[in-house]
Amino acid sequence: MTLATVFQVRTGDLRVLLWQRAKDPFAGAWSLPGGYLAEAETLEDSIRRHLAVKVDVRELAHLEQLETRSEPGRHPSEWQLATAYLGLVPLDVDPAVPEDTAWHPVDSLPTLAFDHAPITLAGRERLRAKLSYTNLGFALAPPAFTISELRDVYSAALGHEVSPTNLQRVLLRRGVLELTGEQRPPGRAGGRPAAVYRFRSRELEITDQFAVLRPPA
Amino acid sequence: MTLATVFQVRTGDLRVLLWQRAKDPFAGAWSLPGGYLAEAETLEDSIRRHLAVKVDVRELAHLEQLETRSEPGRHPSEWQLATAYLGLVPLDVDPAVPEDTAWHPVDSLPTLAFDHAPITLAGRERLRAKLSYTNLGFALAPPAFTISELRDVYSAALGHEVSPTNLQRVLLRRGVLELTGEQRPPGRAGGRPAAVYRFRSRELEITDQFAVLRPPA
DNA sequence: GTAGTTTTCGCCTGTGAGTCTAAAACCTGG
DNA sequence: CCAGGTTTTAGACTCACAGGCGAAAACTAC
Repeated sequence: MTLATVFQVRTGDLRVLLWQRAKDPFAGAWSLPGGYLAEAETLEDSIRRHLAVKVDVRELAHLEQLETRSEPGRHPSEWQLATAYLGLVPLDVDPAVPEDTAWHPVDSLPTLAFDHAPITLAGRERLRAKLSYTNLGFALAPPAFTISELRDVYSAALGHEVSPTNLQRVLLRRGVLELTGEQRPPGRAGGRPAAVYRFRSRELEITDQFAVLRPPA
Repeated sequence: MTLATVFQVRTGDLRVLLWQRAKDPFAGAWSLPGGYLAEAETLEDSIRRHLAVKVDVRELAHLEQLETRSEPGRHPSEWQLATAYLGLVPLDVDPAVPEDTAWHPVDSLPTLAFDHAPITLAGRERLRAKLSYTNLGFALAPPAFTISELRDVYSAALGHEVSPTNLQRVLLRRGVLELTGEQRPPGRAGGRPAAVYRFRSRELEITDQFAVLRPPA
């Protein structure tokens, strides 16, 4: 079967899409969205199909495979394989979700069914790591944003403060951001108007920077 | 089913363990070792079991999951899932392999069956990346070695020259290496005797160094 | 106009990678 | 035993980038 940890930054913290099980096993418990694989179906097609029931799949800005779990004890009665995916939804969209589905803050998870808790944490770890050495922020950020807004997205996703002033210049220096030319008018309290940026690319790109043992120049 | 890309540095280059198929499909073609999953078996148990036919599994210094492939076209007649693993064998051992099995230089691969060529390259990429930001070298290097010997291992695995002098000091500074106290006598041509090092840990450790957006101090 | 707020820019520092050169330690041949 | 060759080790230097501090810019409210 396929599962997905779908993350979004909402109201200032990183949340994961969970779904409350109706039937046993683990009736009433929260779990990751997903379901069984159909015949001759790609894993990615499968998770997209199951996710479509919960969220508008067009809102997924990124989807990648995480890992496949196979421990016999992960399901109380049957033995089943589960391939987990990592999905990301940008800040600016609010996809409609069914009654039994909700965005849970990943820092205060309820008890999850099966082995979904470690899978969720693995998804979070993958996200945090890739935020550091790729341009993956594009999948969490809105299409255009000020540096302050982007800073909020990053600190929510990374789980720690991100220096307001210069830290995002990392992204500028790496060339992952570019100016749109627009400006955001200041709020009621005043302040200098903020420049509006966007990600130069919405495809995943890896900073060569993290390859520490480089070929000679 | 499960597959594995098992790498070893032999005679100066990075090689992958391949196996020549006896039966159709792809009879005679080279392919990755692996096989079908047994009932209630862990994926890792499965690949270990299938590898045991080809190499002495105790020689595997590292084994981790790579990815699961599911494209319907990857097998000409059936539709099957394949979970690929990355395995590493240290330089100092020479496990006995059957007649139909050989170590192929990964830079000049023959035509491989199924989608085994991209899987092999994915394994190599994972290996190269992790050599940069983890201590994964322990799984390719012998238990004790001089810096020169380690340099040869790294340049073979990374596919480019590694600066003889100082580059390995990266590993010292990071604390992944430690002195054994022994010395290696010089060869016939003379030269200063080399200090013998070992990896401080033979468990996978990640350099925090690569997390670029760090929490404030 | 003055005070307060927010963003942006420039400068400084520290760290670690990469390179170069010299010194150390050893062998061989005369 | 000394001179020249060889390999390893250590130190010095440069460079790039992350991180932090503070000042300047640009605006609102009173």
